[in-house]
Amino acid sequence: MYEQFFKHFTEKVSLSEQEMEYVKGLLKPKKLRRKQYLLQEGDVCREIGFVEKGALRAYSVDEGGTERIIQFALEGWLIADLYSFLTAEAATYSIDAIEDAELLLISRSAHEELLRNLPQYETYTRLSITNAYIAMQRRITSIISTTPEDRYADFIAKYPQIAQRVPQHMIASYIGLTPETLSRVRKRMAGK
Amino acid sequence: MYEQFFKHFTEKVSLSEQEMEYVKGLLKPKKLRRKQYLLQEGDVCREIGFVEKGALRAYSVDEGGTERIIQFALEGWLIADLYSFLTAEAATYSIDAIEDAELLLISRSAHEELLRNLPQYETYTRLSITNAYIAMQRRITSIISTTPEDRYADFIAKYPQIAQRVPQHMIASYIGLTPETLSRVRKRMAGK
DNA sequence: AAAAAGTATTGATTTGGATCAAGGGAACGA
DNA sequence: TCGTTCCCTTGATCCAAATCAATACTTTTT
Repeated sequence: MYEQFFKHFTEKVSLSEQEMEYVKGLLKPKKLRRKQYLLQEGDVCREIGFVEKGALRAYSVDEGGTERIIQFALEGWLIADLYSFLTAEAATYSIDAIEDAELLLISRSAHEELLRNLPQYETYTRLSITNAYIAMQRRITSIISTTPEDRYADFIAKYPQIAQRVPQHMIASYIGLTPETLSRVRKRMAGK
Repeated sequence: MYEQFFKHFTEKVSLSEQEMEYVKGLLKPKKLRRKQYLLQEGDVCREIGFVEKGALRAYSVDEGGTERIIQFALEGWLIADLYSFLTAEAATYSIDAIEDAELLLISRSAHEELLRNLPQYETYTRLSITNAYIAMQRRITSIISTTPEDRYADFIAKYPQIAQRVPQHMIASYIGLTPETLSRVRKRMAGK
């Protein structure tokens, strides 16, 4: 249940056995069925989710009812509406499970306690968010720079695992295309 | 020369006088003329720039020669090609000054030394990047969700200072439009 | 003070992706 | 296992933004 978490954690910083036990005590396991919400837009995001197993997505819904996916999360990833989590304001994103999932939840109080008591946790979160930031910067470049073909190719190259596990129309949403366009893009690309 | 830096720093974490002096010793002031590069694509990004004065941009250039601006930085902002800075690989972005600028540079060795010796520095960088991450998430939502009108309105609402100091065609690039389209968008919006 | 470079606007035209619409097939749930 | 929902594809049409192009104005540079 905690393998993924400590695998990723100790890749970034080291932890003693006691420290691991201490951290474990602050994590709350949670299972989610496919389609079940971890967070709904408008609610306050009260915890960060670490994905032990399964797949989730964060998305917003525009006026027309179209879902815009802003993040996927597979095993080893963190997912939350960070702004809502940090400010306790209403979330602008919803998060739900694309597959049945097992999560470890870090509540706000646990987060603060860990930041206070365990320097490695601050380093872990700093490095995690730095990576997420860099990935997001590239994503913006990809979105504003390139053709649909390139965007899709970038996505496949970067996240082959996601491409295999997630419905195509969600990938379309993530890279800013309609499902129809993505379908045609794939057809065009297959021809080469 | 250091006012902005310590103003922003101490908004996030507290620093004693000695600590401030210590930090000062690790910062390298640098002046940049308009159009001058801080970093060129292909070079390794060797320092993070903190903007004391002036305005800069980070951008990439696509095959067609079109510049795609991925970040602006005014007084109080940090700017770098973080990926290149952290990995020492070739930068994918160029950074230059839009106006004459005064910077404080944090070299890699300074950065590492500060992380090692000054816990507040880690907190400062963690909070800075968290804010940057959240802003970027919203930017993605804005880019993939909305009409050009909304995107421009979002930009103006969020960065009125930038809108006043930066040429319009750079804003167009930042929000993913051609200069012509932005010009027409503005015209349409003025009519309301 | 003149020349050059940079900036914004407007018009005409093209085009690529969105939209609207329909069908077939697979996966899921009762 | 049957019915419903979900998912992907394909076709036809439309439209908004890109592109191409010309001009005027402003700011820098020399």
